[in-house]
Order: sequence, then structure tokens, then C-alpha cells
Amino acid sequence: MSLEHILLGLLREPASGYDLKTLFDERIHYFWAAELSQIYPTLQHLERKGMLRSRRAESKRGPGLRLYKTTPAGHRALREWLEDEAGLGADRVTYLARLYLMDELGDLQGTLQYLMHLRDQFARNLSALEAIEREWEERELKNPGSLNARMFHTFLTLRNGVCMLGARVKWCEECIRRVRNRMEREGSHVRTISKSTVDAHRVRNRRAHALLDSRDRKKRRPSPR
Amino acid sequence: MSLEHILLGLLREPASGYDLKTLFDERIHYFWAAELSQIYPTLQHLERKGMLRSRRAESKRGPGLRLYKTTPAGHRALREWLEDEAGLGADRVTYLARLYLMDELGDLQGTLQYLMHLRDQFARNLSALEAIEREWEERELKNPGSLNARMFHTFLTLRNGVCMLGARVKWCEECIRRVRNRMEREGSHVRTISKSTVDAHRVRNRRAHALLDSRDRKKRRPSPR
DNA sequence: CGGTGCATGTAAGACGTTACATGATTAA
DNA sequence: TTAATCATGTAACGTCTTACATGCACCG
Repeated sequence: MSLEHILLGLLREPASGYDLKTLFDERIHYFWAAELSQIYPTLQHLERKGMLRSRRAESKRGPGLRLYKTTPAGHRALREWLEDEAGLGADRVTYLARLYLMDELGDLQGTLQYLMHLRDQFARNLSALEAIEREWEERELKNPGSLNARMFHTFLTLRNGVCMLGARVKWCEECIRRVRNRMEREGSHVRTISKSTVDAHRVRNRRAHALLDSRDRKKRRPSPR
Repeated sequence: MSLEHILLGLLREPASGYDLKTLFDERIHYFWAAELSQIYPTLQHLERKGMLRSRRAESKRGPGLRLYKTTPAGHRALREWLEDEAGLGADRVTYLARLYLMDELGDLQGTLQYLMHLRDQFARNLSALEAIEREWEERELKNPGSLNARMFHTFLTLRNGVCMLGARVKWCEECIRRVRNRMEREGSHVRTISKSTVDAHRVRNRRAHALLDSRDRKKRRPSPR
């Protein structure tokens, strides 16, 4: 899976590299990003492979436009890719990686702040998407059945954005509650439990660390999970 | 954001490259993946930069183990990264890119199949995560407050997995309903509307394509097309 | 006159995947 | 004996990011 496939799909309508960048930023951004410096060479490469054809055109501002369009060979390649069995593609979720490591900071204040920051960003993104969704709904109400196949698929991905962002906001709020609870409990403990007691407690629960500690796996167990 | 940061975080406990790979596959996999062929050079690189220190150790099977551990400099680098303002990190969601392009196939049968395939995979992953979650809950019930800061953060990411996968399954089901509806409507239309009527309809609604068509941006630029 | 938007690209390097290479131990 | 698991790595390639380079047109 790479930019090539997406470009092939997008160029069923002719467009310039710059057009595509705008498209990415405006409509595709929330599930795929691409830079111009990646788009231009990829277009050239696809053209060399015969998947795209380009022609020059004029534009009022700036230099000449180069408009690309998918060739029949490009269509075939795209369909082939769409048809063969595909996994989910390993997501790589930066904010989770970050949160996962955030205990390094020692207190929960940083975690709390980060979660609130995340919630705000997700909530903002969610409203933006919901606004777009409302536009579509209005159009559909005014003119039922006006979505063609292309737009229908776009709409499904849009719905995904709304669902995922909604779930993320909820998750953030749940986490914030959990963190606050924990901070309260810690606050009332810290003064009554000595460090050595805490350490002893930690050692007793070493088994429970299994899920995180790589160390634990050296006592090799073929634990089924 | 890259593997380096994660490795730095994970190696607050000593571990070998192989250990880390196992950790990735077992616990981190649903938000980050890494191959051994990437892990080993990265460890070497971090050691050259003074972020990690390694020592040889023995193992029952296979050749000598090399155990890595984060140095104080490594800790500092990690904390620095954790503390500075960070965006969300552009997710790159393959299955959405795919769905987005799936209208290429011409009929909704492929879309429907793909969505069912997705739902099944998400549902399977969800049960797996829920099983792990139940283990954690039991442990917490037996021994309340046994989660240390490390495990607490891990638990939050685990909750994210459960929330997101739940939302994805629901989204898939919503989409499947929508696709089925549309197929029924189409089925009852196809025989009553001629191709030319459909085309005329499509042209009338060109304005509505705005959100997908790069073409639309000709409003700002006189596109020769 | 200067900034923003349109429009195209190159170069260097960072990051990641797939395939290959090696060799020991253990369970079926 | 053969496959799986443990254990470490290299090479080649593919993908993506950041920085740089160029130049016109329009608006204030």
C-alpha cells in the first residue's frame, strides 16, 4: 500500500500535482497525508510505468500546469490491488506510543495535560468533520439519491472519521477521569506509605508486571495468549 | 516520532532485540509494529549515540544474548521528547484508503465483501483485547491498587484499543446496512431508468461532486481540462 | 514593495520492509 | 529428523520527510 495506489484512484479525474496536494489536505488528510515533494516524483514514476498519462495545460497564474490522468493500464493495476485479499495495514498511532511511555515523567500531571490536549484536538477535528457531514446530509435531503458511487464511498470514509473521533474523545474523557481518580488516591497515600513499603509491594506483584516486562519472558513460559 | 523513542522507553528494563520484538508482537502490535531487521540496527545506532548501553549475557538456547538498557542520557532524550508539544501524528489508515477507492470496482458487491471482511477482523482483534482486559480487571479486583504507573499507562492504551475496535466494528455494521440499502434501491432502479437518464442525472448533480472532484477547484482557477 | 498563493521540481537523508544468511537448542 | 523457537545480523530496496530552488501573479 502506498501513495501510488491512491494517486491512481484519484486520477480517474484529471488533476495536477498541486490539485492533488489540495485534495489531500482538504479531503483525505484525516486518513492519509502526502507532501508535494513526494507527489511529483510519484506521478513521474507512474507515468514512466504507463499507469498515467500527462498533458500540459495553461493556467492564469504561475507556470504551465501538468494534468495527469489514469490510463487503462493504470485502472487495471488499481483494480488488481483492490481485489486481492488485503490485511488491515498496520496502523501506527503516535499518540498511543507517546502515552504508553509517559510514565517516564514520574507524575501524572504530564499525562493529564497530554490527555486534555488530545481531547481538545480530537474534539476540534470532530466538529470540523461533522460540519462537512451536515453539508452532505442537507444535500441528500434536498435531492435524495444524489450520491453517486464515488461519493457514496467517500461518505463511508467520512462516517469513519466521525465515528473514530467520537470514540477518541470519549476515550480521552474516560482516561482523564481515571487519571484524576488515581491522582486523588495517590495524594492520600503518599503521606501514609513509606518508600520501602511501596517497593516491597512492587516486588510482590512482579508477576503482574509480566505484561510489560521483557525480563519476565526470560523465564520462558509458553503461556498461551 | 520513530522507533528510537519507543525503544528508549521500553529499555528502561534491560532486554534483548529479540525480547523487544516479542514485546512488540504481543503488547504493542495494535498501535505500532517493528521488524527485527529494523530493531537491531536501531539499537546499535542508539548505543553509538550513547542513549543505550549493552552487555553480553548467556542464554540456554541459541547464541549469546545482548541486553540493552537506557542510559541517563537516553532518559533525558526520552523525557525531552515526551515534554515538547506534540501533534497527533498523521495516522495512515490503509483500510480507509482502500475503501475510498473501491467504487472503481463498479458494483457494491466488492465493497460489501470488504466491509464484512473488515468487520470480522476487527471483531476478532476486539475479542483478543477484551480477553486481556478481563485478566487485568481480575487482577485489579483481587489486589486493588496493584497497578503501578507503568502498568496504568499501558492499561490506558489497552482501553484505547478496546474503544477503537468497538467503534470500528459498529462503523462496519453501519456501513454494511447502508450498502445493503443502496443495493436494494439500485436493484429496483436499474430496470426502470435508462443509462442516458442516469448520465443526465449525474451531470445535473455535478455541483454536488465538489467535495471529491479536484475538477471543482476550477472555480479558483480556470482549469482547461 | 512584499507577502501569499499557484505551480513545478531536486537532493539528502530518515525511516521502514523484504529477503537473505547463520547457527544453536528443543519438542514432535 | 525435521520443524519451531531462540538469537543476531546484513543488503537492497521502497517509502516518506525536510530543506532547498525557481518563478509568475495578484492583492494590499
